[in-house]
Amino acid sequence: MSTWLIVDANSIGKAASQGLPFDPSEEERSVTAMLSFVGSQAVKYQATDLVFVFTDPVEEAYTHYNELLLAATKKAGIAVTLLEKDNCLHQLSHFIHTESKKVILLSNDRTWQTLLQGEVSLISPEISKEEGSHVVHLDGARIKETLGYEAESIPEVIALSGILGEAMAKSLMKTYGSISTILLSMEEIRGKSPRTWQRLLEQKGEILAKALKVTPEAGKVDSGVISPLSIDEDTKISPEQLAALTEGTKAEKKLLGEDAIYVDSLQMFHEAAKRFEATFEKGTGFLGITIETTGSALETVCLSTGEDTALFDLGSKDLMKQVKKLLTAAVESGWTLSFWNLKHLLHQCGKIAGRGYDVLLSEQIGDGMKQEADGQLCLFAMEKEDEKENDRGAGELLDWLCSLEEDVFSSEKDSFSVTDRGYFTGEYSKKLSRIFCDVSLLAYLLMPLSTGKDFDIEKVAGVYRKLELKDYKSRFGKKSVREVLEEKREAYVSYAGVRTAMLSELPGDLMSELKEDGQYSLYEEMELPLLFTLYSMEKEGIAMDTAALRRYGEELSEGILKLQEQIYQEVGEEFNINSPKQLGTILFEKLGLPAGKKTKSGYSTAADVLEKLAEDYPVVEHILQYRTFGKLKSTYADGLLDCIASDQRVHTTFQQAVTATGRLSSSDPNLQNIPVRIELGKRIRSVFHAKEGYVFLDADYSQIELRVLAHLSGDQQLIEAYRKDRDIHRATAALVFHVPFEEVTPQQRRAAKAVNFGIVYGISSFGLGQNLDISRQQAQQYIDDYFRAYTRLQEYLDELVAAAKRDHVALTMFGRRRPMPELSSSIYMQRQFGERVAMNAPIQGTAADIIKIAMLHVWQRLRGEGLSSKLLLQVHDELLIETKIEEKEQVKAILDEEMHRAAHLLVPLAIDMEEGNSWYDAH
DNA sequence: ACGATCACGC
DNA sequence: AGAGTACGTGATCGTT
Repeated sequence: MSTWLIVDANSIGKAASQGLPFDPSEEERSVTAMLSFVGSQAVKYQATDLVFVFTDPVEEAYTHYNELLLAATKKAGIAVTLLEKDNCLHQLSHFIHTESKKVILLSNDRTWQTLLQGEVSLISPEISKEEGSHVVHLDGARIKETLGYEAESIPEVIALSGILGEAMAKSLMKTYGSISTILLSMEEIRGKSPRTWQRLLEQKGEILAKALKVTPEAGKVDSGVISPLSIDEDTKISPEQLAALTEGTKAEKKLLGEDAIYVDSLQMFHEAAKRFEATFEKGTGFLGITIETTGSALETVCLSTGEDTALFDLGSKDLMKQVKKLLTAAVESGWTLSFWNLKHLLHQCGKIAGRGYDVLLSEQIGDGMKQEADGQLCLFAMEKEDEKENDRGAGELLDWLCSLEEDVFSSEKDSFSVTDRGYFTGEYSKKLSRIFCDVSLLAYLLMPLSTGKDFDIEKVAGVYRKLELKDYKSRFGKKSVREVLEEKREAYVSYAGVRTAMLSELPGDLMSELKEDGQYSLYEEMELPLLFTLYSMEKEGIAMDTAALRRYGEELSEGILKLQEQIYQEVGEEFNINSPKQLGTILFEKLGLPAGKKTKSGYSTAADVLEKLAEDYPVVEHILQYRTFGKLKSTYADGLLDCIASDQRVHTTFQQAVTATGRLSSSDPNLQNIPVRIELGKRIRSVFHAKEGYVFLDADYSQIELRVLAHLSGDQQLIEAYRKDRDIHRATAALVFHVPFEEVTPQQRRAAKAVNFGIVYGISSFGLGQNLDISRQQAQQYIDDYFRAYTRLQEYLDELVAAAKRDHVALTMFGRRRPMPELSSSIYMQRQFGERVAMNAPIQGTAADIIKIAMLHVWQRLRGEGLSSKLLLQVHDELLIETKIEEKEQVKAILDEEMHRAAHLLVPLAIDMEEGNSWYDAH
């Protein structure tokens, strides 16, 4: 029996909006990716015939996508069928019944599940948090086993899902088997879940009607006419067509290490080296490098030019020396070294070579108090005196990498300049990018929305090379690298080979994409050099007064204990105040306080709810205080103590490829959210202090986002206000409330400030209402008044939305792109959200770009002018520098100059600078 | 291990 | 019709 693969072109088009690899904003590439995916499924299930089904009318948002798909399928010679949307299921069902073929359906449309039966199965590409994008296969012959209910129940599950949500619908159906049984068991359900019971009761009729509507028979009933699906008998896919569709899978095979070799002896190395050297001589290209480390040592280095791949076991220092020689030869022949995350690698090498702060950290907590410090790392830290044994060349590699960067820098120390566009150029960045390539940064600029698991080599290769590569977890599960190296060396060679080959192959693709996007200089002149700046900031760290932090923590503990006892007394029983659930029960049931908002799982005990109750109920005030104390103690006092390395400094990690707008983020610890508003919290900042002979200089941009907005929009009112250096919130209030500048009340200023804030962060009228504790309507009124005052602003923001809708992307002043899939969503909320993002991303992103430029320039000049002052932190609009006292005036001038000239706007970039011995004093 | 809730910064 | 409302990091609780 021949096997047919029937593709639901419409729902696959729609899948684009759900974050599947078929991105509607990248339509042409998506179509290719989709076809390749279909091809791979056709091969997998040995489908002999392939039909694309388009239902008519085509949904508006995907018209273009579907047109491209239609054109592409026709070009590939694949059968295409147009069905009427209403009786599409019926037609397909009829076809399946009469032709008695083995059928595989490829669709994301749940209603297609109703076609499932013995010889019919369904494939859906899906996306989930746990598994990323993956493929779900429902075998028609094994419905009951897979889903827990019969195929006949599927329409009912779909109908129920619309009312109760998918999870509940499925669980009910598993228990009861059908809607009628469910309706007969209402009392039982009432006991288990009153909410479900109520919904069922209210919407009984609708559920039944819906269930009927999604059955394949529905088409027949509605149209009255049976138009059987007519498919050309001659739809066989030729091997050529299939090959064309599955190019991706073949390419993977080539990469899968057939040519990769594993080198475990010096002699073999020499053979491999000869082959590499021969490749180098062919000219320029990229050399992918992955380095595997296990706790205490550098284990393997995998190199790949795309043509040639080899894995080196770094069992000896000699081999490392040879690898270094090979890499040097590559660089000298004009090859670029490409890594996935270079900054991370630098830190890793430093750690293993005993020169990184990670080692200092593990030394201090050597007893394994922190889970990260596994036995190996601690062992190493304790034995670090004996470098010969443990350091299998990591130090050498680190030195070499750093020296490459240092060479580039020092040979050009006077050449950096500020161009008209306002950011860093000069030979430094060009030479840097000639030697180093960081693929994660390239990928981030192209896909700033990708996060976590979507954002690794395998996934990027999936998008840009249409390869379905297995990542570490799916190959080796939870096994550690060390275990894998011991037990499955061969498999590891192929894994490392594929990854490394992708590192050498991807840069070309990604760079040309970036060039088309106009983002290449952003990469070359901003993100890539910044990597080194961030590396040095992280490595430098910031000094902590450990004793003072401990005292602070103890002080908080006392406060917490007092408050706790007081609360227990006031409430009359002991409970866990940290548990929102228990707290809710105590406050709103036991004490009978008026409940405000609700959350999914009960009463909300959020601060804004409690604050309203605090006036009338002293205990609530104490709970709020308890929360404040608890937060400060656990996150800041205790949290920071855990992060202090034995050099008495904390070394944060700046994430450069996380946010959608281009901002940085900070973690382990997060130093971008150290308290500042409340005095008690702000005191933590006195623990961050400058080392002996140094002081802190802290400079922050004043309202950089609003200034950017003034510039980009060209709004005269806003520009004037900034040129005259007026209090912007007061000026806004004066305009919005039609009162003289001098007569603005504090409340009016507060409201104006909140609206300004809202514009900058892209919040909704709902959010503004929350902030100001006013109604959504009142908030909307403020926004309307605001735009009446700043008319040009409104126009500009409208233009931004229109442009984003047109281009499916929002741009910053420097060309950073933020894709805008939300604007094509069929969900109203999502589109609303998209509109706010379209207005916000260019503003916040431009501000982020500007401070990155400033950081680069400041850092370059500190190094270039031979100063020992160091850039330590960036907090979105603030830079913190540890300055040698003798250098203070010079550094002040540098900060002032470089922050001002980072961008040329129609309004001045104002900076507030302070100095002090601690962050508390300097801010 | 993971989601939900809460809280901190910008 | 009805949803659920800047982002990012981290702590804690309570369930799996």
